[in-house]
Amino acid sequence: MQDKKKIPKSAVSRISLYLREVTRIEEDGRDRISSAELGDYTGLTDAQVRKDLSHFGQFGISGTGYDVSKLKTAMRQILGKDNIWPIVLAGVGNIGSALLRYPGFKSQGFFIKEAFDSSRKKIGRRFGDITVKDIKDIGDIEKDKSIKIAILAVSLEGAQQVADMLVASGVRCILNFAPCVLKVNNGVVVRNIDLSNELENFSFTLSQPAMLKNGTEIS
Amino acid sequence: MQDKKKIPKSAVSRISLYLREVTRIEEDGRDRISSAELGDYTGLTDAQVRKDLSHFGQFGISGTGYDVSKLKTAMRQILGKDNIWPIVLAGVGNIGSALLRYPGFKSQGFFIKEAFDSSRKKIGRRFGDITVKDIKDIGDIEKDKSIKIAILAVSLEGAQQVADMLVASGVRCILNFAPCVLKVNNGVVVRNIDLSNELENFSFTLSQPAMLKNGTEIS
DNA sequence: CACTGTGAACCCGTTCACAGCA
DNA sequence: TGCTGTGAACGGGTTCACAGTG
Repeated sequence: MQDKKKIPKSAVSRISLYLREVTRIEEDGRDRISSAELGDYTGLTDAQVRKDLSHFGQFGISGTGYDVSKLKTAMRQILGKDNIWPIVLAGVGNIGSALLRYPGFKSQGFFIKEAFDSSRKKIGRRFGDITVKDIKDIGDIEKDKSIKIAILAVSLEGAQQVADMLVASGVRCILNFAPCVLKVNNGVVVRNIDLSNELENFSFTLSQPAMLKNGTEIS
Repeated sequence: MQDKKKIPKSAVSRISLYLREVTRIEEDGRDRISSAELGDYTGLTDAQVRKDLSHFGQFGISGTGYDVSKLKTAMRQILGKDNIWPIVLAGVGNIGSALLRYPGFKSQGFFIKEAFDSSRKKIGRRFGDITVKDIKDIGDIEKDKSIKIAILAVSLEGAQQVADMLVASGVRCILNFAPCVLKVNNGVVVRNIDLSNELENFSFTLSQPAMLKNGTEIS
């Protein structure tokens, strides 16, 4: 199953969830887990779990379930978590600086390697072992071929322009916190984190009782 | 079309995008816009725009397009943006405090009315006009019936327990930054913002060339 | 016997295409 | 004529159900 058929992007997102649980399960010393149990932990059905995994290969043992450590290894490999992924951060405001201080991703194989801002006040400031540089020099990252991922946390006004610079410098994936739709070349992947948008989904739900069908949702 | 048929949740999310653009368009002094142009701004097709709007009513004029101010009014009403939505924040760490300082939502009709943390260091600290309270007292928000939305920015360990307290206190919608799947009663809506998950989607894309089909995606 | 892997059925959001209206 | 509103067709992700296997 490894090839040919395209994989739903939502399946990839769920693999992250499974990996998280499987990692925890392994730390608990367990060595086997069924699709049903993994489904319980992630709020999904057993069939969904099996179907998702089946896109990538056959990891289970009939009548027994999955070998925890084998499954973990496989999923880490699928998600590229055996590499370390350097990230460039553009924008060191409220959110940007929270991310710089956030210990969460380092443990997950991601780390912010460069940070840029346009404000005189921010440039030169240090966070741990990285120093904020002038956003005008963001093109310098082109020299560092390992940087393929950017976090864009600049203001709305600068977002598109900075995105263009990032893409021109070799960035392939952008996590965008600015409240706008970025226009990027084909082949560049953008994921948006739009807090107002999220909250507006809530205010809709609260304002329009029972217009929407399902309650909980993933990511 | 106002009733009976269920509305795709993704359509609601897109209404946010449309509203943003329409608001901008109005500020530019324009008074009409077509579905095609709105589609350009949001990276969607004209048909998608029309279909989304059609779920909520008929706002357009055949042969002419949409009246900008009427459309804006309608979409604001749909999303409940004529109300002001108080929010409770649980967890004033890196992300929580960034959100407390973030001016973005106030302008969007959302504001953090209460903030809680478990750390001695944080309790009592002031951010603007709100004071961080002890998370043990989070049940106090039950008295404030207007609080229906929570932002959960506590550590993984505390997340489920705090979520339970929030729900018990009347919260109906939770924006969850903790990297876990919350178990909540039916009727409570959770949206997850999981940064590691987002980045893992990138590392997958970069590791597994061409296994996924589409490039850019919304929210 | 329990649980996986998977074709087939189902469901639902998106896209199409065109009738209808200003 | 130009653009909306929408039923119908389409596509693809999810669910079902069961054959297959350790």
